[in-house]
Amino acid sequence: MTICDFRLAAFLPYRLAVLSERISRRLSRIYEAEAGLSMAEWRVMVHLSRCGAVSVREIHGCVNLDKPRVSRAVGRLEESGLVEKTSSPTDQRLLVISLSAAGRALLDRILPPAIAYESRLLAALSSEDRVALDRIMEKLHRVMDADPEARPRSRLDIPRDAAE
Amino acid sequence: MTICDFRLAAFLPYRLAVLSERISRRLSRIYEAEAGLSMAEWRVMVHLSRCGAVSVREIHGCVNLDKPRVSRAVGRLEESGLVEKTSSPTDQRLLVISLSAAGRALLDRILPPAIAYESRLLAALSSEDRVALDRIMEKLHRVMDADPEARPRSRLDIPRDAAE
DNA sequence: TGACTTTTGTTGCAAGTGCAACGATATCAG
DNA sequence: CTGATATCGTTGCACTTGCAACAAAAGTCA
Repeated sequence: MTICDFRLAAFLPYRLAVLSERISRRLSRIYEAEAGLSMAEWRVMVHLSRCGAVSVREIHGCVNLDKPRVSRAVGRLEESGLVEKTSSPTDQRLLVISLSAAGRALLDRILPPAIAYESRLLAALSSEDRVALDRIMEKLHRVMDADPEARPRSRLDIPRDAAE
Repeated sequence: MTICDFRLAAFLPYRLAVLSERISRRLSRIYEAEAGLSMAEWRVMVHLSRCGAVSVREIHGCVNLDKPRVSRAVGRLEESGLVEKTSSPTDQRLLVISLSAAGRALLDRILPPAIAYESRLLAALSSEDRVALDRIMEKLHRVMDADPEARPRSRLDIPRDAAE
């Protein structure tokens, strides 16, 4: 009967995990039920839509997925014809991955509802809330950045105006 | 070349997922490396420390884990001697689960560092930030609450002062 | 009482995950 | 040129997850 006053529901890591998972699962209904994509495949597709033809390594470093997960996601996407794999002419190790026409078409279909869902979330926040949320999330990331035991942040997830 | 200006790194669901996972993984070093607990087991133990002797169903409804996951977590915890399972005398279906002395001792050891890590995160925020974060998370949850396609919120995760 | 429904916890199974090891290619030192 | 080292993508494997099906116990209602 020592530590009984600790409330899991008030524990920040837990609360973040619950909220994040709730939102992610709801969002996945859009790209999973609609297009049969897993979260990893969704992230890869979205990344490709913006960053063009890139390697597995590049994707891995940008969307917070480990290498095997990216590799398998790309494999499945290629099987589905949504993505094309070419080996780089200058470096035989590298793979150049890009969206196919079908992949682009699919993304054109599922990106709008995904963005709409984000808007629905953002609409519940005031503009002050949105600014505060950005600031708070960045502050929390900074704590992790300073912690050598924490996994480093992906390159693209660091804001451009990352004033030290 | 249609939708190319969508930045995953600015997409709220993705940002929440990345931050949450980063924090969760760091936190898991405390209860995993130190005590061999998975996240599910950690949540079950913590819940038991506060809510005493409860059923699988009860845990399932409180800590955002599905029934099979709770069942298996409890099974492993029992094997490790951290938890005790008794069948209810009044209802043979029900299981009464409670921390063993060893479980309580273990929790006494790993709860302080976990709380300390949360404090480290909270210390990076101003008191205004903390208030804002509570408000923002609750607003986002409310959006999900209003969405029939979203998974409902666990009972304990709804603030007591949940003014409609 | 006796069939029907509901609830509780467990199990089966296919799919996904995380980590380490691997082969293949490229790079570099001597 | 050659051996050592590093990088890239894949694969193996043990483990976890999520969903649905399940048996057992309780509740329901004629």
